[in-house]
Amino acid sequence: MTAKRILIVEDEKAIRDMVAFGLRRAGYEVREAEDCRQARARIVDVRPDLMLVDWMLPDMSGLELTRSLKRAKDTEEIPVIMLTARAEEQDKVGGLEGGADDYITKPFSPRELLARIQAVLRRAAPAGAADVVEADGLKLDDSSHRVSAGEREIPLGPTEYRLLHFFMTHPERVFSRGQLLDRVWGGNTYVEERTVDVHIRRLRKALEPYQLERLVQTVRGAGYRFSTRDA
Amino acid sequence: MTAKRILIVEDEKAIRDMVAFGLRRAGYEVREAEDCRQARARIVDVRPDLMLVDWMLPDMSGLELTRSLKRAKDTEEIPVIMLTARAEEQDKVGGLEGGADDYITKPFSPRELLARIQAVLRRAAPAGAADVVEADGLKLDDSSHRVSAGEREIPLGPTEYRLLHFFMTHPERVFSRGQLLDRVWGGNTYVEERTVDVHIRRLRKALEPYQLERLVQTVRGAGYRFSTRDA
DNA sequence: TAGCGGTGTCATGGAACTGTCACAGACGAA
DNA sequence: TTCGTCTGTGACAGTTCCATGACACCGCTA
Repeated sequence: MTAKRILIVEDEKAIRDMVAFGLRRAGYEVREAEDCRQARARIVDVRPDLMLVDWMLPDMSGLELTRSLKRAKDTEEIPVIMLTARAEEQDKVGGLEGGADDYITKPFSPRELLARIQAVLRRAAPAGAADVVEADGLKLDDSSHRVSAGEREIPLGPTEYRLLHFFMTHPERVFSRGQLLDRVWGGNTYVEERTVDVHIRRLRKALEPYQLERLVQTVRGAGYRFSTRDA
Repeated sequence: MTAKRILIVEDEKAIRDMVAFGLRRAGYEVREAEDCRQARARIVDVRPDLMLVDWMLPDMSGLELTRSLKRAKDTEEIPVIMLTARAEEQDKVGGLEGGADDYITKPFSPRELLARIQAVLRRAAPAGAADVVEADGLKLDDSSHRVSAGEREIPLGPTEYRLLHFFMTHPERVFSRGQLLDRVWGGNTYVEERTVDVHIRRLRKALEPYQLERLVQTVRGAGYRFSTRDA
């Protein structure tokens, strides 16, 4: 449920910047690469959720890159959208045959790009992954976006919801404020660490009516932990 | 049952758009594919009730696609209507031999297409599977395309109808505006996400006289949900 | 050609949410 | 106990998000 990471592989800085700008605005985490060599290096540590690959690259065609990615076991799952200046039908086919999940022809509107990205990500999403997490009578159903204690629904703000969801899917583990900011807020947001405290407080407050606030525990000097065992 | 899903496999955007438009208007849920490769990918997650397949496709003839579908156990039940530009009798025969359930020659009128679709679906349907969804006194009969609360019929515009239908067949689940655009408007339309708000509003307004607008719920920061349980 | 239903976009206002701060309280080390 | 550090808590101002009404546009038809 964190922000999706997108890796752009495009040699023209102007286009890269424009696309990156639009995507960041839309809430994605964006990384950039100028050529296939850089792209390969980034893939390893960035682990993008989706890649935008230009057709024409200085060192190797984007098509080849895509093909090789789809061939490797650990990268075949990454959806790829090809960017191409050529409008010819055969190229489109080529892009898809190479394993790209979609293609888009320059010039394209930001809106169209976003729509395609959403479509591809949605398609790639593992449908029906365990959507319900439960702990000690507290139930979180991600598909309906509901949190409940027994029959009673617990209203939560967006951030508190994400926070609780993260905690419940990573129980019994301490996370520092920095880690929580990274994983719940998203990697490139700049927020005071103390802000986490406040949201923890708000989450606890929402859980109080059901005596469930004990599940959110403070580990002094280290951070916070979600645990059904008492502290 | 739910609204019938139709997958169009056609490389010419103009024709695809036209057909899709007509079908959506008629209340079908439409998905599109430009070639056989895409089509195969979509079949898996879309599970169409019927497919319209163009004769000529960039990567593989529609005939071959049809034949291979009919050969596979899990897709053989899907009825296929071939679209062909060639009027020759032999092609028609070829289409049917390949396993297509019907064929239609371009240019065709939307009405003719609809008639054939209905005919094929009727033939395929194990007669009597009532197309009715109901929730909390709100009834949607897809075969007659009517929505009612008790005895009173509720008038809805086409988009509101599709939206409600989608919601009622996917209750208790939150959909983002993007998802709704994708699944109710169709994957290839580019519309502002805020437009969804407006149609939600129109739908709610139509349901208001029956105090049913509470079924359409806002999940702040996430999207909308149809649910009989209160928010 | 004017009227009409249906659609998509925009501007606006208000409600909900967010991040920050200041201060109080709790805790641990000497 | 005492002090310094860390955490809990209430308040608040800025921002974001959503509901809503208005409006322009389109295709259709009388």
